[in-house]
Amino acid sequence: MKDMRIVFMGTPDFAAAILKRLIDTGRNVVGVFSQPDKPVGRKQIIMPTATKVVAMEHDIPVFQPAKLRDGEALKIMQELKPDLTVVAAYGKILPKDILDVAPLGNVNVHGSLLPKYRGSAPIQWSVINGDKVTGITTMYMAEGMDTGDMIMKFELPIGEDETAGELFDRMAELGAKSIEKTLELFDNGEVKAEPQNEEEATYAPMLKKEMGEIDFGKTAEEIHNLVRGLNPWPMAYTFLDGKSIKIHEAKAVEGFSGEEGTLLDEKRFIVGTKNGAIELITVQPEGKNKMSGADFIRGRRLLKGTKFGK
RNA sequence: CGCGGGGUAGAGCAGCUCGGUAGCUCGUCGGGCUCAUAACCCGGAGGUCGUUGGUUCAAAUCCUUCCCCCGCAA
Repeated sequence: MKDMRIVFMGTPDFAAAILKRLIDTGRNVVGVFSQPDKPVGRKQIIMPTATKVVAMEHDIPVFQPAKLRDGEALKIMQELKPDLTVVAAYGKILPKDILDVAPLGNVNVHGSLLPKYRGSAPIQWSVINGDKVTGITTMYMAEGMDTGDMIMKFELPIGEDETAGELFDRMAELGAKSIEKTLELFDNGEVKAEPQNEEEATYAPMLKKEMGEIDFGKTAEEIHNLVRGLNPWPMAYTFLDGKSIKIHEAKAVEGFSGEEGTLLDEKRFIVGTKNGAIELITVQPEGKNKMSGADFIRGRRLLKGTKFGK
């Protein structure tokens, strides 16, 4: 089945990298589904999704239905006559009638070692929780949220200071490799799938902006992980005089101690936490570009004991 | 016309209301002190004050044109 007809469904960069690999390895991608284009940024310019861009570059037809349950999407799928569907970070739940179209099934590329981190933000949560290892799982899709039987797993160590954005790039590469290897199993009819252990399942819910407000009552390490995990979106932040300060980069430091949430130095942006201090290395005050923590302290002439937070 | 902050030396900022000498902290260069230093002391270099036009004896500052950066919201 080397030339099986594949329909791909995906939206962001992570998905685009996987689609690109399908194309580069000569797969017969007959159609692509992606989320509708959305206005982006201050100017509200309509931008195509990363996946759509790749598809258009290769003259693959792109479909961007707002709804999958009105019969229209099903009709398109039936006309495309896929043998197999590949899904990666599409952003929509697929109804059963669509899952039933492809006779060989529907393969999902998921950004965690299932059954850990089912859900929409597995990569970010693995960083927020300070995990040392994550990975990619390929699986058959079932009706539940990431509950299908697993086909292949690939592990990837997480760097100590790695941000979710950096990890995303590496995971996209690994995701591409994993779908390449998984499809080779399909080529040879060697696919074996293993059910997930429900007992070990955990969830990685969508990120919300409110999660980013730093609680200096947590440990320096927890804050460090939060800052990494929410970068580049939605970003961790704190407040000074009612104005927000995004934290791009932070790290626990030795040799300082003091009250939680207060400034402990007048040269570097060092703040007390539950267990020692954290240095806010790169920050971005409201209305400004990002700058070093030292520059922030210098420009504002902040004194020891200055209190951060709401 | 969604709301808002900003553009002054390599960096971060003050000065603008109330027009009149280009300021602070840091960096950089040179010198000094020190066993030594990211510490301290002395000295120097470095700026079309985003852009256009105007008001004025005089504009970073007041009025005006345009450009650019960013936060919120979506």
